[in-house]
Amino acid sequence: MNDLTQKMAQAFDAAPIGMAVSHHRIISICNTSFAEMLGYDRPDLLGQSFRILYPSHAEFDRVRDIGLKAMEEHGSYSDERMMRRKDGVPVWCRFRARTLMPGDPLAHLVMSFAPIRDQLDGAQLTKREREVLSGLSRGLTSKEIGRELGLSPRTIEDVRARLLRKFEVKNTSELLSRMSYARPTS
Amino acid sequence: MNDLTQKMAQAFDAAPIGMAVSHHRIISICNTSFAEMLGYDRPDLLGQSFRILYPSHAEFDRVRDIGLKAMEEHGSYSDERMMRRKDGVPVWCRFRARTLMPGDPLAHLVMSFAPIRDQLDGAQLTKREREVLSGLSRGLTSKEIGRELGLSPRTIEDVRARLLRKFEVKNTSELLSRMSYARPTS
DNA sequence: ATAATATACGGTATCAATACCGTATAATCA
DNA sequence: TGATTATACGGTATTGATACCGTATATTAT
Repeated sequence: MNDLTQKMAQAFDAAPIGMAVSHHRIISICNTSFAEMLGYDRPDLLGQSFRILYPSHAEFDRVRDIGLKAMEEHGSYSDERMMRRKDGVPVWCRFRARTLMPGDPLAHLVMSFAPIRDQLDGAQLTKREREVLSGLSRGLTSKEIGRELGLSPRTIEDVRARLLRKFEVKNTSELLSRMSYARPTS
Repeated sequence: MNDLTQKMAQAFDAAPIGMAVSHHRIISICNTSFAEMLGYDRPDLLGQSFRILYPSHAEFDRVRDIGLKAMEEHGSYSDERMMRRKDGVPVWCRFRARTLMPGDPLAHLVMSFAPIRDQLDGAQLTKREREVLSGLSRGLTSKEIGRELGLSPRTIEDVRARLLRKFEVKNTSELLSRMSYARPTS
């Protein structure tokens, strides 16, 4: 191993964005930002399942599949998703993943996590609202989201209407433009 | 050096987001995503000044100072900025930096760069497309945008359809979830 | 110069979204 | 406890979005 390797490792660790590597959804390594963002000490995360970083088991199962096809085809995938801090507070993140094994994407993943908004906004969303928001950001219709979640399209429309009221926006387009990246910090 | 160091270095290299380390604005190391994003072969970047990655010398000078105070105080800084690819095409990025020397922030920086739009960048959008996008992100209908721009709603729908094709998305919701700040820059 | 694209506008047809009306149960909160 | 909120579902009515059909001009790229 050379000096360059050491420098790259240091850069990984000190990166201004959360980063982690997983093998079959088990955290192999992660950096300081990642542990801090989720309220853990890094040693407590290594070897753990990613399950503990999601709000529920159902959410953990759900996110497993949604990027698989994209990763098999392009080797990478990104979306916006809710993570769960150690203290239970949800964190809304920009998620990016690259697989080093396109044939079996989950076997070796390198991921980055960038918090999108402050925790307050995320905390005010219910599980259903997050699930529906996830569908909307993927361009799904109420009918499609209903199928995905095993609910009536009518119920999805209720959740949708609640989201529009909460964020005081006129329609789904404005909602999704509000859920985008955080503003520059000073 | 141990196995962990090597794994972290590999994760740095394979990260799904552009990363670089600089010393006094000279690129010390960077990863594959970073070089690809900017259209270079990695060896051509190492040892180079960051100057070549900005649209102009004035812009290069400008961005030097804007994050200094925040980095002295908090050790980190983030904003959105325009980078310049090797072929001259501008790339709009979410920029994050952490200094390892708060007393002299530029002496040792770890940075991440995330293209805000995955498929296309702002420079490739026409003026009309940016204007319409601006309306959409404010939740306006085609009719309202048409009124605002003094055009037929029918024309707005044409521009809209073109945007959906360009970004390969199903509908306006998915479009806006892929966008950040859509503002007309005229 | 020819092809492709962006612009601009008209029509129609179909599906989606939104806003109401209603009911009902479960959980949470003051 | 009574009020509010979230969940879930039904109906209907209106507006919006999207996808086609068409024409036309201007600009840009090869």
